[in-house]
This record gives sequence, structure tokens and C-alpha cells, in this order.
Amino acid sequence: MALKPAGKDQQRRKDRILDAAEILFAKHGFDGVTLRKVAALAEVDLALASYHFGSKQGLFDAVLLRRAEVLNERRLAALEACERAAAPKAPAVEEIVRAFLAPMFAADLARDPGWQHYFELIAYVNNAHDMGGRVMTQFFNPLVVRFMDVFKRAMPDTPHEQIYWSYHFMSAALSLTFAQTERMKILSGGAIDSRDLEAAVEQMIPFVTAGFERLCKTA
Amino acid sequence: MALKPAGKDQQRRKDRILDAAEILFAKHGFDGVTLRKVAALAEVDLALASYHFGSKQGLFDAVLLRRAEVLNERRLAALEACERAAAPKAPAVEEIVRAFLAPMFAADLARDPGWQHYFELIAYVNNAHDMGGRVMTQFFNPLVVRFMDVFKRAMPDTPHEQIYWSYHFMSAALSLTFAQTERMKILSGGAIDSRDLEAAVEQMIPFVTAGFERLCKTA
DNA sequence: GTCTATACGGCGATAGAC
DNA sequence: GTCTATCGCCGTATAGAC
Repeated sequence: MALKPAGKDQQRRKDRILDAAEILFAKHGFDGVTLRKVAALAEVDLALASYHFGSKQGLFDAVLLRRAEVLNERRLAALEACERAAAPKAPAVEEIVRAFLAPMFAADLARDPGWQHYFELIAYVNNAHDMGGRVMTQFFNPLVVRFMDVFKRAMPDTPHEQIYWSYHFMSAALSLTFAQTERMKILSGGAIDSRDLEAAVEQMIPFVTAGFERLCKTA
Repeated sequence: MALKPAGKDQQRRKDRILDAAEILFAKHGFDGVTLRKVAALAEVDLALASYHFGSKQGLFDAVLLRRAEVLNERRLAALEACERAAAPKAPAVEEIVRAFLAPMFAADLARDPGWQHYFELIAYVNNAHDMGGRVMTQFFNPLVVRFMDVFKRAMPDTPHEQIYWSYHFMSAALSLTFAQTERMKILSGGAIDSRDLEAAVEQMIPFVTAGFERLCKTA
């Protein structure tokens, strides 16, 4: 056994590249990032990113994939827990909304800079005209379909169209919140700090729930 | 007078550059666009964009500025009309929401491709980490402050914080809707066409109004 | 005001040494 | 697996002819 185990060193380098790419893609988007800046921030050689991930697009997808499974598992666990608690009835709309939103504001992830950059990246992707459709579907579709099914069970008399639109607005609130644009801070004259995620989710859950309930009530 | 009035030709070229830039910036963001592609789409010489607008950033700002004043005027007119209709009381929350949203779905603008690209561009900018704060403030702040004042008058007992967060979520719904990502079409199996703006605003107004009312009720 | 030509640098990607 | 060197291309911007 060598003093410097190559396997561990390799993994550390790959992870550092992913960490750096995560930060930069979240802040500047796909086209605003260069492999040179990623390599510089990760303090690795320029050629390494291409070697490990094939291409810039490959690196981008690898960044998205790395944490997707964990997030999907957490959301699924939250959804199943609220289904169990309500069984045999369907959960209340607010509980489904909470199961979808809360995992992205969980205390342990909110304290992890890596996860915060990841959420910022998802916010960017979700709103990106030329990526939103493909990428969100690729990484999150089965889970979202699962949520939609529970919403439909909770509101069996509501036309599906209204449920989809409500989900769309919920997803929008999430995206703009994690985009971290400082806009609210400026507009409110400093009264609102958009980095205060605990405050954000406390406002978002009632806002979104009320929207769902009004839009989906079978008039 | 010449047969080919130079002044008109010049203006036509500048407008074609702005039109092309509007389309490309909306679809690919600032970094995803090159002056070469703008010149090609506008069918003008590459050097012209630099000559007329100084730099790529100058062109970007010029695109945003071109229609900002018209949009601001229409929104202000809608706001003042709903204030007059409700006077001397403050307007209902739904009417203020409608005054903010409806101008972006007005039939004459929805039929104008240029305006649609412009709204798509605003959606991109609003969610962009490194532009959202500065650009939205620069072009739209006085009007938004005006709207915030009316919201505060309509809900005098509500802490301003909740009103700002509600506005934030409304702005998010608007952004994701105009981002045109095809996500909803995919998720709904084709049942929802995100380009159907008339349907979008019909859903958005009740959803957002309900969110405002619940979040801002002084409980 | 427009176009040609070009400066000058940064881009993604890779071939080949180690 | 890593690093050096480099290829060929494209980026923004501008100088100078017309």
C-alpha cells in the first residue's frame, strides 16, 4: 500500500472538480462558465475535467446527477410519511406541499454550502428556456409524477389542468427563491434577506397552499 | 431628398439588430449569445452592433430599455384605473394583482412576437443570479414601488414583510410562465400548452390572489 | 453609416510524455 | 491518472477604407 493511495487522491480531485463546477454553473449558467475557471477554482489541471467527464456538457450533467438521487429519496420519504399519517384518506394539500418544499429547506442541507449551490443550480436550470424541459424531466420526472398522483388523489374532483398549473406556480416560487438575486433585499430597502431560507419556506408554504386550494376547488 | 433616405435605413438596421438580439438573449441568455449570431440573424454587418451600441452589454441594456417604458406605462395606467374604480377605498387585492399581471398578457402584445420575446427575456433576467438584482431594479423599480404602496394601503394591518414575499412569489410565477421551458407540456403528457397565455393568466390571477390573501391576513 | 480586415485573447478538446 | 503543449476555432472589439 502506497503512502498516497491513488484511488483516494483521484476521487478527491473528481470531487473538487464537481464542487467547483457546481458553484460556477449555479452562479453563471452553462455558457457563463469555462473549463479553465472550473480547473482554477478546483486547483486541478485543465485537462482533468475533460478526462473524467468527457466534455463540458458531461461535467454539467454529472453535477446535476450527483445529488439528484439523494434529493429524490428525501422527497419521496417525506411524501410517504405524510401519506401514512393521513391513511386511509389522502393527505391534506398543505401536507403534500410541505413534503415537496421542506426537503429543500432542511436544516442539515441549508447548512451545507454544496447543497445550497446545488439548489441554486436547479433554480437556474428550471427557468432556463433551452434546458428546463429536458434537464428537469431527466433528473426529477418520476418523483414529480408521484407527487402529482397524490395531489390528484387529494383533490379527486379537480380537473388535472388546474393541478398542473398549481404545481407550475409552486415550482416557480421555489426557483426564484433559490436563485438568490438580491432583488427582494433591494426592493424592501434591506428588510428582507433572501438568504434567510427559514423565513422563505414559512411564507412559501401558506402562499402556495392557498393558491392550490383556490385554483383547484371544484367551483 | 434621396431615393433611399439614409435616416430610415439606419433606423431599420438598428431595429433589426435590436429585434435579433431580443430573440437570442431571451432564448440563450447573455453569455449564450454572440455578436456574430446577432449580426447574422439581423442580416447586418458584424461591426454595426458595436458601432451603434458600444458593446455587447450596451446592446443588452438597449434591448431591455426599448420596451420598458411602454410596459411601465401600461401597468401604471392599469393600477391607476383600479384605484379610481375603488376610490376612496383601496382596491381589492385581486384587482391590484390583475393590474400587475394583465398588461403582460394583453391581447395586442400577446399577438406581437417582439413583445413575447421581450417578456421571455425579462423572465430570464429576473431569475438570473448575477443580473436579477441590478437589472430589474434599474428598469422597473419605481413602478414596482408604486404597486407595493397600493398593496400596503389595501392591507394596512399586514407587516410589510409578508407583502414583499407575496410579491416575490407573484414575480416568480410570471417568470417561469414566460420562460417557456416546455416542462409543463412534458409533465402533463401534452395536456397543458405553456404557450397558451390566456389560460396561464386565468390560472395565475386566482392562485396569486389566494396566496396574497392568506399570507397577508393579519391573523 | 457601413463594410473589410484583423488584432488579440480565450475557448473546448486532445495527443503524447510521464 | 496527470500534466504539458498545442490545435483550430470563435469571441469582442476596433482601425481604416469607402
